[in-house]
Amino acid sequence: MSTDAVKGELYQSIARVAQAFASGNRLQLLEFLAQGERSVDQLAALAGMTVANTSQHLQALRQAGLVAPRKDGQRVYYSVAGNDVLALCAGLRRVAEARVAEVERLVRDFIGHRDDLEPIRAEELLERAKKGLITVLDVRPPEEYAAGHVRGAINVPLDRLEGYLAKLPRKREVVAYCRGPYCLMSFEAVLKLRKRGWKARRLENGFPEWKAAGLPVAGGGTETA
Amino acid sequence: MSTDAVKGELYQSIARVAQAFASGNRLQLLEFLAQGERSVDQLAALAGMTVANTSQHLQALRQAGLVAPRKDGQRVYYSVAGNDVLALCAGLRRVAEARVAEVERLVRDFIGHRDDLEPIRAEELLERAKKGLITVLDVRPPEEYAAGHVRGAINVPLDRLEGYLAKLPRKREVVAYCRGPYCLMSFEAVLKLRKRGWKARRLENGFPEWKAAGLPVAGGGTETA
DNA sequence: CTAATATTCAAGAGATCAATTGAATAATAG
DNA sequence: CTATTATTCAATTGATCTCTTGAATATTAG
Repeated sequence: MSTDAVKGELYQSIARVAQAFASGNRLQLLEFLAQGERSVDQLAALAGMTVANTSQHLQALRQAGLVAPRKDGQRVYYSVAGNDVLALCAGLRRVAEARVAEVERLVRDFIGHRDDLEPIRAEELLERAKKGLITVLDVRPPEEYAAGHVRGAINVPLDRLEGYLAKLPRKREVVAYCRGPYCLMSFEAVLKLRKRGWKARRLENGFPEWKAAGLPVAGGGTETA
Repeated sequence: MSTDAVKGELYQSIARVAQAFASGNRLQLLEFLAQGERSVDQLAALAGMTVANTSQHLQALRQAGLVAPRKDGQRVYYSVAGNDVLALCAGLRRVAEARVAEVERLVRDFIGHRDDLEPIRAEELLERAKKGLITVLDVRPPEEYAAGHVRGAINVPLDRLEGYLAKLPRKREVVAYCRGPYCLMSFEAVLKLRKRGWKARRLENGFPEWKAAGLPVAGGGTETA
């Protein structure tokens, strides 16, 4: 076969991976999976899709090597194939926000001005956490925390924040994070904390992006550097 | 509008960007553009496509914000919209190679064992170049070198390598790079140099990946850090 | 074994995409 | 102004994608 023909095939095969990302529904599924493994019907319920349709989309993601199934009893649990996939998701979102005016507008409509609550960058959080200057709160549901979280973070789901305040040191600054840049839970947490007098900020992104960047993670069976 | 509906629209808009990557032909066009701006008919000739088809694909890329046109006389020159786009291309390729067996096989068929010529990583090259330990050769055509190159690299197109050998210091190690991971020119250059007694290696990726990583670039009008 | 549950498979309608063809537009050369 | 060149537009055909529907398969509970 000619060199050009092989190259053409190669690009076409790569394009098939891009194709797997080219559906809003599949991107949503990936976002849910980024919090930890999920069964097909869990995902269907979360995404508001039929089970059959969800299954088909998962097949598409699986064929592109983006997710992997694990069978347990009569259930099949899917999970993201690796950190490279999460990183690619994050990159795609970044390009879309930077290059497509409509995406930028939708994001602004959805979460208002993202910078209002002084987001802190991952590296900065890591550094200040090491020095013991901040308390890191994971405001997601316990199952998601259990499946993996920022090392050193305390799980205080949003609906239990009120009750936790007594235990929360007043002197140290609090940083809250949640599922990702389009999740509003950390916004709410920060607002609540500030109203009660704490110095509080948000992590700029959520747990999946932290993990994708190779930063220290705990839980979910695997403890990483 | 409900929160879920906005989120759905948001993901759909992001998916449209992914869709722009989901064509072998468009990926090839992006690779050519990664070397510098090109007119529509240049691209059509390079990719072996009709002009009309090339134009249409470029429209698709433009609508996704991935490339930008510049009109000059009766010609329209397209270029990649930014480094984030190059980085996303590289990320897509990395995931495809790592996750899809067929891609891995095609790459192996195409360039043999990529590690045979001891590729050097970008960071390492930068460090050793700073210390003056290596000579960096850009073996691409002069136009592409002119449009942008690794800072400090000398342009010696493959077909002029023979004639340049007299000027090439024998003591210092040589590192050659070209268009990207699927370009064979740097392989040929290294083989030729080794045959003549030089210590020579390849940069693991090409110029676009170097630029995408934000490493120092010269030429193309803009000198960057 | 039978019933219930979770998932996948298969077929079909409607939408979207890719490549071709031929024409339309825009800029330049003579 | 006319001819030429580069690019885009528009219409068409065949292919691919998405979602729905209903059935098939596999696993567990009783």
